[in-house]
Amino acid sequence: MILKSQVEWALHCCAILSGLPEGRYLSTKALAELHGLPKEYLSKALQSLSQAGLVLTTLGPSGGYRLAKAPSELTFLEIVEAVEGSGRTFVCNNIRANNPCRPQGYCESGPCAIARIMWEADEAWRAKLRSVTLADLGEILAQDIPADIWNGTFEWVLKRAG
Amino acid sequence: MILKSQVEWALHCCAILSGLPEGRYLSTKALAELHGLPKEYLSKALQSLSQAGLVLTTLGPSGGYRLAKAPSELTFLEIVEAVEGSGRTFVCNNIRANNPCRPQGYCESGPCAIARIMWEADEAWRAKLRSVTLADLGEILAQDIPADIWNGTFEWVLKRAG
DNA sequence: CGAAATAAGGATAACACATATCCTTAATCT
DNA sequence: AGATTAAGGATATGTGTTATCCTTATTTCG
Ligand code: SF4
Ligand code: SF4
Repeated sequence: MILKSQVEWALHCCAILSGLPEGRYLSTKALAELHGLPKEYLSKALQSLSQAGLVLTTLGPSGGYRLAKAPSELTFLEIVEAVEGSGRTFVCNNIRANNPCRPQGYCESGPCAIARIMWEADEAWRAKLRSVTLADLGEILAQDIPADIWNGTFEWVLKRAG
Repeated sequence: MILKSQVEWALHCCAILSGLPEGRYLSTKALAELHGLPKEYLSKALQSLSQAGLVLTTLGPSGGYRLAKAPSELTFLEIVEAVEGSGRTFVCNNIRANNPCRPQGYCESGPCAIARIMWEADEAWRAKLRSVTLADLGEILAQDIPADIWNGTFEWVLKRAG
């Protein structure tokens, strides 16, 4: 059970976009080049973010993407679910219904304990991702990344932002 | 990102095995029939449990599986990881290494903030599954399931247990 | 001892999904 | 008008899950 690589791509792109000045846009081409990713396929991930309403777009030269909200209002969970979907990791195929011992026509009432416990684990995963915003990420990255690389990347981005 | 259906199968089988009297074994055939599952494929899930040391086996007629530990010592996490593997859901492809702005030969020190946050979410999921044992499940099931079905299934199992 | 039953595991096919590329369309900017 | 861009349809390609079949070694029982 592995997340799509598009999740990693989307998180990285959002991290870059969160450093973009108000009103500027960054194109798929620039984001793909910065991360060394196939432009056409990365485009699908960005389209997912767009459909989820997390980013705004403009067309034409100087077009591209920018965040639709403040970084402090954008959680990891929103980004992950935009790309990966919001379904549960444990799907119940109701195999208890095949039990030959149960009376004919007996109908189970709701999910059993196994499913409920697995879903609680899913919810713990979601809760953690919901608790971290892009602003939180930015603070940690600013401490982790050497200043010269951080500034160099920022310059590189601004030179290409429309 | 969806767990294998074998995870559901393994959990159901362990729930049944936890009700088995000391020293008795239940065969793949019986477990497959009870849950309405393909015997040969369910066998692969049981083999995973066996390889992980969670169940013990014997060969020959009256052979089959029983738990290797007390239900109170067997956690959901062990069962899930036996079947699904213990890898992380977020795999880092180190795409930051493709950043054209970083100096030549610059070597990142360890995983970045994005990966660490995603892995913390994984750990929250694991922590929840680690906190629930088969004994806990048994208590909840005993309350959820009508007594006649519970007893009928138990009889059915004992009739087939070696 | 011989026959039946069982776990273990190798080989292989069918299927679903992730990954990747290509192309068209409509909108926007210069 | 021409260049650039997001959006999205169509279509391969690869990978992992699901499923079946068959062989082997071991155990039980008549
Ligand atoms: S997990 Fe629970 S609800 Fe799902 S099939 Fe098993 S018994 Fe039914
Ligand atoms: S998640 Fe972090 S460690 Fe992984 S590729 Fe992205 S920057 Fe690198």
